[in-house]
Amino acid sequence: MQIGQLSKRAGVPAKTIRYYEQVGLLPRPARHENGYRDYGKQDEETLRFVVRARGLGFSIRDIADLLTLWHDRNRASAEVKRLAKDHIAELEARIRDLEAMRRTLTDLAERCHGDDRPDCPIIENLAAG
Amino acid sequence: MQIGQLSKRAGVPAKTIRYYEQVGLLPRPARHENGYRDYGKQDEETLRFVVRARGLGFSIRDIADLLTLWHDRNRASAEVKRLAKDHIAELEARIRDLEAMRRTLTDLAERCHGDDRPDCPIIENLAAG
DNA sequence: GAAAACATTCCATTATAATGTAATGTTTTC
DNA sequence: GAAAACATTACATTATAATGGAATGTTTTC
Repeated sequence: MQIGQLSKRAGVPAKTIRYYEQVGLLPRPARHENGYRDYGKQDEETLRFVVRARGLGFSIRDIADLLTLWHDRNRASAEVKRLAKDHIAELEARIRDLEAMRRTLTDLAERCHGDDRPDCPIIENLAAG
Repeated sequence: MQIGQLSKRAGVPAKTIRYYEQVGLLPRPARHENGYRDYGKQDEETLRFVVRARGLGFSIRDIADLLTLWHDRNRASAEVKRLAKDHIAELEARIRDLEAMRRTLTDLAERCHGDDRPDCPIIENLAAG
């Protein structure tokens, strides 16, 4: 199948498929005589794997590792779990950061009248923190 | 005061101070005869304002708006509150996304033995979604 | 008066993950 | 056989928020 069809089936722009190939997430596919890329079932599965992993917030680099583990039928599940745990820890760190911001800002916003008076704890906090 | 001193006092690299000036977060400061930037108290306060707002995750663009509101002594606190609320909503959206990822990944990781056996729900999920 | 420290501008690069555009070639469909 | 649809490569750009480096000028300190 050509890139356009794969693109439709997987819901990924052709451009992005070429990009994934370029950064090493997808193997270089077979080529027709005219040079067009020729994809198979396996390629589609790999692409879907990549899409799902991106959806879980794994970076390109993470995904390259996951793909290696996926293709290594003998790898220990412990290795995969390690990558997942690392990623979970990163997610949690980012969540904590964002929640701290949200808390601070929510507190300030609650104390702000939000009417036409000019005094405002949000600005005051930023100004004098 | 020169940029180096302001940099030390506010804990912001001189490079970054010039950058903030370039993107319009800091006013162009007075200059000495030799062309060196000459900062005052007011500039330091503005810089600190910017730093705190960045710490709360406001974008450069958001901060430009906040600064305008800060400097407008007659603006209604409602305007500031609106910006803050918008930002809180963005933060919450991002938190929700990250938490959804974390939940999925945590579930998968919990079901993964994490030993030397090769079968692994994490990979299986990515592979077959 | 020379070295160290500090300043300037301008251009490029980092990280991340794509996406846009140009120039060109191919296949399908009417 | 011409237009539409699809493909190719190569290069540039987007967004975001800085940071790095070169070439050069100034001020302070020994």
